[in-house]
Amino acid sequence: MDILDSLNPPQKEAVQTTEGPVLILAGAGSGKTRVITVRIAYLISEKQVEPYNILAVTFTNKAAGEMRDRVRKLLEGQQLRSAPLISTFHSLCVRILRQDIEHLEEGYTKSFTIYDTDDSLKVIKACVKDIGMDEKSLGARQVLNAISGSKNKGEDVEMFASRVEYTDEKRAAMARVFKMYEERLNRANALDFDDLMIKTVRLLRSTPEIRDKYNNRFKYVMIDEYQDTNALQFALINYLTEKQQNICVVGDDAQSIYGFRQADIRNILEFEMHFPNAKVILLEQNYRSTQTILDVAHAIIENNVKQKKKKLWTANDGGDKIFYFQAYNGDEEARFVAARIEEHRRRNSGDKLAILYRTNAQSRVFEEALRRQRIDYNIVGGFSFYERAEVKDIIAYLKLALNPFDDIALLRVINTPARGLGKTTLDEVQATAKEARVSLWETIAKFTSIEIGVAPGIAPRAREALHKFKSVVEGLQEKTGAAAGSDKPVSEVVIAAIEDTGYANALRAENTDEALGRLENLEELVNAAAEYDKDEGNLRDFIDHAALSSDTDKYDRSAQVTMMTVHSAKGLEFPVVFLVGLEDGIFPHSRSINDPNELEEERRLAYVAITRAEKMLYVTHSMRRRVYGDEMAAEPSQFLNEMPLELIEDLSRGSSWLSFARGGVRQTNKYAASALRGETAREKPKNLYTGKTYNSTDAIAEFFKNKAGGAPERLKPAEPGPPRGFNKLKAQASPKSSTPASEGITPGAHVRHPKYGKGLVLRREGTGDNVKLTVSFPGFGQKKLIEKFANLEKA
DNA sequence: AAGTAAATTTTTTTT
DNA sequence: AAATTTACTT
Repeated sequence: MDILDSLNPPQKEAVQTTEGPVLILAGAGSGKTRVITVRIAYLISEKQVEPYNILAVTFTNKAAGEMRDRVRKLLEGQQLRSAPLISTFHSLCVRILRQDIEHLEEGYTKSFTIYDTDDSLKVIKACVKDIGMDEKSLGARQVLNAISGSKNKGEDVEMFASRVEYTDEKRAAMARVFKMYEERLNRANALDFDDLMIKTVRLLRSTPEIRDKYNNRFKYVMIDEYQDTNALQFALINYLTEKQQNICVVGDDAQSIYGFRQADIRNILEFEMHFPNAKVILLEQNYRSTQTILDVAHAIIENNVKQKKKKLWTANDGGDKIFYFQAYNGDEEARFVAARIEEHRRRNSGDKLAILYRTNAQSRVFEEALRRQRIDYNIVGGFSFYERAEVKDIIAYLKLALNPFDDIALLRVINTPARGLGKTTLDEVQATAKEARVSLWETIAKFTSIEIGVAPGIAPRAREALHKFKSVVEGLQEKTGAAAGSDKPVSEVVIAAIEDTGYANALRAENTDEALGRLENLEELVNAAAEYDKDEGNLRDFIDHAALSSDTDKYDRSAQVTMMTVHSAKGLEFPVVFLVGLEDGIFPHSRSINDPNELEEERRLAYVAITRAEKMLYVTHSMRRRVYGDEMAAEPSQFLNEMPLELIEDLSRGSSWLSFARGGVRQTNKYAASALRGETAREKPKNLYTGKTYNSTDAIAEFFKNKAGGAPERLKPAEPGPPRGFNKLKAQASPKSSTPASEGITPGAHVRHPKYGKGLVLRREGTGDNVKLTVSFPGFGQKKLIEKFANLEKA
């Protein structure tokens, strides 16, 4: 088989070891996707395995799509009776559950609805309200994180409750919400993302026949990015491969970056314990990057204690040094990147470039800069097509038609477009439904069946509106009923949901640019649906797709510039990579900085980012960064300091952090100079910028001190805004503000609060008795205080 | 009931 | 700074 010729010996071995458990430890850029895809092709062409019996599982739709493409290419020209199943964990579960969930006997039917994070949050909010907790002390997001975390560890409600019950009030409340949440979803015949995994595992565990069925179907199972699997996924894999034990997993412990989703690195580290006769194959030759890039990546990951020591090698050239740029602020950073991209394009038209950042929110500045330069770009993640309000509305109509118990979908569309069903009516319907413990849909049916005037609490006009809404959905149900049996084209049903509901007409009536844009999006939705008209796909598949594709997947490989988070970039490679925003608190993220384990994950994330680069790597950071609208001083990331400085070429103008770190201290760099206090560069260069010795509170103070010192930088209009710098004088001159306590309590000042202790003033707003202060108290976070009542003294 | 103004919150990372 | 939620007006 000629495709084998292109593989190196360990790769070839990985492909040819088809029977029994196999663990492939594949470093970054060592060709693991290649190995999996060739292995699939090999099983089919050489081992005469029925494609239908092959399952490959990935984490993202993007990875699954990529793999499908490559397998298709490898098998081009061959006549196959079936296709291998290449799918994400979640869509695999949906596939299984759509067939067999009724065997679970938990009350779910095949027409279950999938709740996305948004839907889940709405349910949780309602639950929190129901137990009479304040939304502020029990944030929905936080509760969902706790619930999801628990679920992914394989716990159920009882285990969660027993784990947390008596620890504290909040956790106990969470356990109650968890329970209610489960009940609500069950009543709505709805599953959240985690449930898809949970129910599948439970189904396989409880029913040997079903387990047997899938074991017989999936004779060869391959798992990509195995280091990212969690306890649930491990259980699923175990059940699926129980019989044949033909399981092949591919992963790299250095690239484990999904700890927040309860990924358990032990799954890969202890693979040989779980499968005692496992064969282990190491892929250590990197084909992607230059030696320099690998050296930098390696230098960083070496700082992790919990890491298997291993070193990738490459036959590639040493390559360029990596490029470094220190910007004054985020804007300058983006302009630098844009200018460099422009230069690359002029010189070497074919090269693909990527801008990688830690969080989605960072994309905006770069988008603007590229647009100004008229550089086309492609952005992955952030807002997906299926997340647009109008698209979600139409999908909600369809979901409701398919599963009328879906209260969340119902609430979303009951008054969209406006039908005169406002808060009063909805409150009444919801209260009645809650009382009777039935769905909103059933409650509406009850209200509308009672004669006019008799229905208590519902005005005749509202009754009429409810009735109308009910008929609209029923009309849709008729059409979807046919479509679910896959007779009627999916696009036709989608059109019905857009037209018959009055949605399109409402938009047309609006006749604004925005409304027209929405209509265009809906047209696009119809186009997407039309894809499902052709072959076996039905409406259900289409809706499932919309729910599961948060669309990191549809990135355009042909685009020359791609922007995305480091997480999204996993598995991809680019000749030129810009790793931006390398600042303390951003990368590593501030929420990971205090936990050694999380910090190690951030480091692995940095490793992933760096190893995306083939030929050139740029690392940039900015001395000032906008956070929640305010520009603050920012410090270089500790990861910069972990790079071998001699492999870095400084492109900053003037002196930079890098020139300081190398020992060439210049007094002109005030940040470098102030960071030097107490330590000398030569003795302990590694510890200078850990982000702890010179922490961000001090940095903020430093920043404001410089500003108050009279540097006339970028004055904001001197309107009623916060009195800073020169404006401070004006505020103090105003007659009312001269209470003794307020003397000198301006941004940058240290104060003492009777309850919170010492804090740093970040912001001052208003005048006279209405002076509001934003103060950061270590251990308590930022507080907004009215100066008059706060009882602050200078510290 | 619906639209607008004001206040409040938001930032990890993904299915 | 932007988006979402709440409060207020018509």
